Amino acid sequence: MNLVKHLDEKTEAPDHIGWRLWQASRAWQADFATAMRAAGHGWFTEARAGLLGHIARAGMRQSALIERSAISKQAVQQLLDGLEAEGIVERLPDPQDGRGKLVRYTRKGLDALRDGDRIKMEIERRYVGRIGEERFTALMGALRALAAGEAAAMGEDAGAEGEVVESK
Amino acid sequence: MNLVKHLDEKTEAPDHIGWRLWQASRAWQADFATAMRAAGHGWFTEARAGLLGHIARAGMRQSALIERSAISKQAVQQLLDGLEAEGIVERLPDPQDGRGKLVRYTRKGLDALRDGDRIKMEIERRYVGRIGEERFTALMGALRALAAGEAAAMGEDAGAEGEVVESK
DNA sequence: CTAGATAGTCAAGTAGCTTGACCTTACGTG
DNA sequence: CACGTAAGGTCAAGCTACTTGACTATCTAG
Repeated sequence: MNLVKHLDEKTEAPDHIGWRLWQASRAWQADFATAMRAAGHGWFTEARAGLLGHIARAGMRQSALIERSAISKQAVQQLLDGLEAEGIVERLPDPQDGRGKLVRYTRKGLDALRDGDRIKMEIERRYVGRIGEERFTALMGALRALAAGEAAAMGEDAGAEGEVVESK
Repeated sequence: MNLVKHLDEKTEAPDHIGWRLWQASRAWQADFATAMRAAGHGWFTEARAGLLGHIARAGMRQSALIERSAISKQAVQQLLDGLEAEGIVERLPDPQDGRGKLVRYTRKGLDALRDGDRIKMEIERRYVGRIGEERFTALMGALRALAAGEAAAMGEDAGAEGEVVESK
């Protein structure tokens, strides 16, 4: 309510790279989640989004999903339980392996993905409008370079147990 | 273990701004938390960091902290309980207001802040080394512009209840 | 054909929030 | 100056998103 007004206190606002990244990431996620819910996907949460980002459009083994998502298999399972209950994905026995299960999007899930893609593009357009095409491109470039550098640092790091590429 | 190796699967890696921001933010936080724990601050967690970022070096009213931190007063209280138990902050009655309490860093807390500042600078130096001074500056500039644009968009947004500047 | 690795499930516990109910203290108004 | 209401804080209970540990079923290598 009066939060903005109060910022004229000498506020020691943090301004380091970590805070800026966090702030921008939070803002993006809030935008995205809000738009998804507005688009009728009330089941959408951040944690679920994180998992969905790893599920290949064509479906995949649950074990492969666990490997990619960098959280415990039990956590993946619980999230999948929820998504299955919401009718976003379905789990089928893997014909190739009696132990395995295949995770696949339902019709409803694919619809949500489509909406998600649209919303991402809308947000991106808004960002470009806000800071300009050039700056936006520079931003993406710097973030990609940073990530690539991170991966490289990991790689050099003799015997570090490989870092999973976390996704959204 | 074999996670990196598996990435040669056709992986549909996401590459939109939201994902890049999230990834970079996560990486930074992991770096920071790891370094803090390595520096002997085992009590350090992300949530606590988020709150500490809002506590002025000189201490402040608990109610002011609640206002700035953009989470419920009960959540703030629980986090403070933890930080107090760890000896990072202390709570004193406010002499000006019988209802209020003052939150203040202890010696240990101030030491942790100092270490935190050092670590932030180290990470930043690493980032600059990774992508170059120029790109790093552009990154910071773009992130700041984005945040400023966000605030402005909020401001225009007739009567939107002011957005708190979340911190870390 | 059996030892052990792999795929998945079930159960219980933790961190970090939330909302709701409550008590105490301050303050503006009639 | 009393009193209704707002503000500051606490206590309790519940939820989400994880975690670790223990277990079952299936596959595969020797």
